Amino acid sequence: MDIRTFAEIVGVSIATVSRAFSGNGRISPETKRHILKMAKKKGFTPNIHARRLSSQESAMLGIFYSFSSEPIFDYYNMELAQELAKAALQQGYTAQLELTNDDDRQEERLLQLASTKAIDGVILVVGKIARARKFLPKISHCPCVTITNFPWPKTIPVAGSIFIDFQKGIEQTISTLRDRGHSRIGYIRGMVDETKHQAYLMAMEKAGLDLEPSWIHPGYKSFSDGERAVRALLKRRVTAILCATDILALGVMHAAQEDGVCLPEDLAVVGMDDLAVSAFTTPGLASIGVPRNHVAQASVETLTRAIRDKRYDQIKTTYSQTIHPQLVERHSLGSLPLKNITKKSFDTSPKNA
Amino acid sequence: MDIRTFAEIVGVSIATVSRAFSGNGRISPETKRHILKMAKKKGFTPNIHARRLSSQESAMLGIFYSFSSEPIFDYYNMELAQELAKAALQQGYTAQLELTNDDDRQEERLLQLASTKAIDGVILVVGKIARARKFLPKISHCPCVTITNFPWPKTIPVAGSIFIDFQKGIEQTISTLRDRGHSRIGYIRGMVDETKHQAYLMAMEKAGLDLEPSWIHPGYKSFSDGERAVRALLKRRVTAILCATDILALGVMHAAQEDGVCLPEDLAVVGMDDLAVSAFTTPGLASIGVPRNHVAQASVETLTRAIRDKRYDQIKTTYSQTIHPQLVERHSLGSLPLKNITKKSFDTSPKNA
DNA sequence: CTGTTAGCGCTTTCAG
DNA sequence: CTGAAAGCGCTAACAG
Repeated sequence: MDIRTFAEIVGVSIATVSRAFSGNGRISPETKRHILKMAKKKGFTPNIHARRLSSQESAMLGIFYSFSSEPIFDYYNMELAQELAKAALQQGYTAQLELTNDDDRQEERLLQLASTKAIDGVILVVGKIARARKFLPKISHCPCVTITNFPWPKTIPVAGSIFIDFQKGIEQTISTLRDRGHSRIGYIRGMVDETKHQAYLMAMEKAGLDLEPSWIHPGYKSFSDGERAVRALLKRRVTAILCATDILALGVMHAAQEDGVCLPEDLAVVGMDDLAVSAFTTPGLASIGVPRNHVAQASVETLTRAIRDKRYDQIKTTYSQTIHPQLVERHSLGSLPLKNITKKSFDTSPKNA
Repeated sequence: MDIRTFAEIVGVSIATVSRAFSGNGRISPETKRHILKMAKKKGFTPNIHARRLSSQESAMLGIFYSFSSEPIFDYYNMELAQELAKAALQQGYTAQLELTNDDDRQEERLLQLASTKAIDGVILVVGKIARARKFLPKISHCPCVTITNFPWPKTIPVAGSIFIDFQKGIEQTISTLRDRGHSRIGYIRGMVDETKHQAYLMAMEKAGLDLEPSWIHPGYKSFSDGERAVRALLKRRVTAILCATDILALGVMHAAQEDGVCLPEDLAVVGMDDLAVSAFTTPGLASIGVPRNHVAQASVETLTRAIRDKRYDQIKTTYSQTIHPQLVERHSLGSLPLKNITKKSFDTSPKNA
């Protein structure tokens, strides 16, 4: 059924029907109620394409990320996407999750959606910045908020950027580990973790801990490398390992326990992200936890504000926000301080200031 | 830029431009190439809404599921959704993931999308059938494929249905456990697992194993109930537990190990679904694994075929498909047969035929 | 093979 | 507060 025939049935003009549904323009509450009631009764639903074509708005937020080689690597993105979808819903928007395995295709798609107003705004979870730098200018008319693990460069204009800054969390983790008697704390790098890596180095220094280069394991992709990483680090007599992601940490725990290493007695493990599943591993995985709901809400709010601002033709500014994940303590971190090991370890670890 | 001005720039009619992009209608390869090239150069992209409004097609598949109370419970749906998105992509469609926390809203949304052709078809992951029965008739014009853990009732017409039938997998699991010396095999029910539950009962019987009602733990929702479930079952001297989902199994493993129960020596655990994370728990979680990529491909293929059929006005039939998940063996299942425990257990377990 | 034209179903001034 | 009418940008016959 189309608006015209429906309007005829109700006995009003199509304009009135339109107003009843869109909420724009003046309409008496009475007729509005009547129209809505009749619509339900007669089964009329405004055509979404016609509406979007005409209004140049879609009430959709595009959310873009790429598939990984294995689903397990997508856990973080999936959980985040879900939170984004929730947050969008709360703001009266629907999330258009655009998952791709092909970057070119994704770019093309983004361009199409953005330039035809199929989405009102876009949230980009960007790992490597190279591509973004290239195509963001092409959709400059479409508000965009980025979510990154590094500070967003001011040279690339966006409506907003959410920076997930692990530095404090990493410092907190390292000093916690130190306070519990650890001095040989290794780090397993992720795929794109320059910022985290730096934070680790700095945290070790701040904690007054020495550091051997061999305690840092280069970034790796698949779990099969997990065993190698742990073994390599254990050979270096590391007593704790910080991992750039929870997924890496899962791999580490798995491999370590297979080798008969007791967690957390022989080895403390800490991940990053705090996936939902991390609370239920054995032992529970301590993690520097990204508050995904906050990230999601911040992104969506920033984005919707940008959309409104734009609609009212206001000046374009960038709203930046930094979010500081904090250490979530769980069993993999080892027993609480000072009780069992601390005294002993203060003797054992010669490097403590 | 709109098609008219672009057509003018290129020096052809708008119809020709349309043909160049849509692939429909006759057009010389030469002009087509030229138009496409110019489009890229001038930055013209066909308006997606106008196109859909006019063609009454969207190349979108709606995928509907509801958020759970906690993200961990959504793992299965998220992984499946991702596979569905992949499969859709391969067929030239885009997935519109519609995640909701409110069933009414979801229904409304589905109605809107379906009735205005915002989606060409819909894939429904349906747990409880009650609601579906009510609103499916309302979108009878929109091809729909369902994914369920029970056989789809013929009384509710759909374009296709994928039935994930755990029966064989459950039988396989029970008999494997029996062959490894287990006779007291418990079961933890899920939220909606009538079919699985029946299969368990039947499998126990087929395996010639006795069964006490107390070995079956009623379905539960949150992990906090996990401890209770395991403890209750362990009190019944159960030596193996089958769980209706991997998530339940994770909870069981976590609680058991916290209580000092050794896995798999003291207790074998098997889940269902085979989440990506299950391969990386400690011990690795054996699971009756849903081949999500097959499920996804089957659903999407069935759906796209239905869409085509409908377009060509063919007769409507229901394509049903049954998928049989199989046991994926991992450490939580216990050591391989006959080597260590079998002999002993044949003596110990009096109930073996 | 290409151009013309009549819609697709709604929003939004602009009158009244 | 409501109605009339002019688009929104494209597709799909129908001519040529």
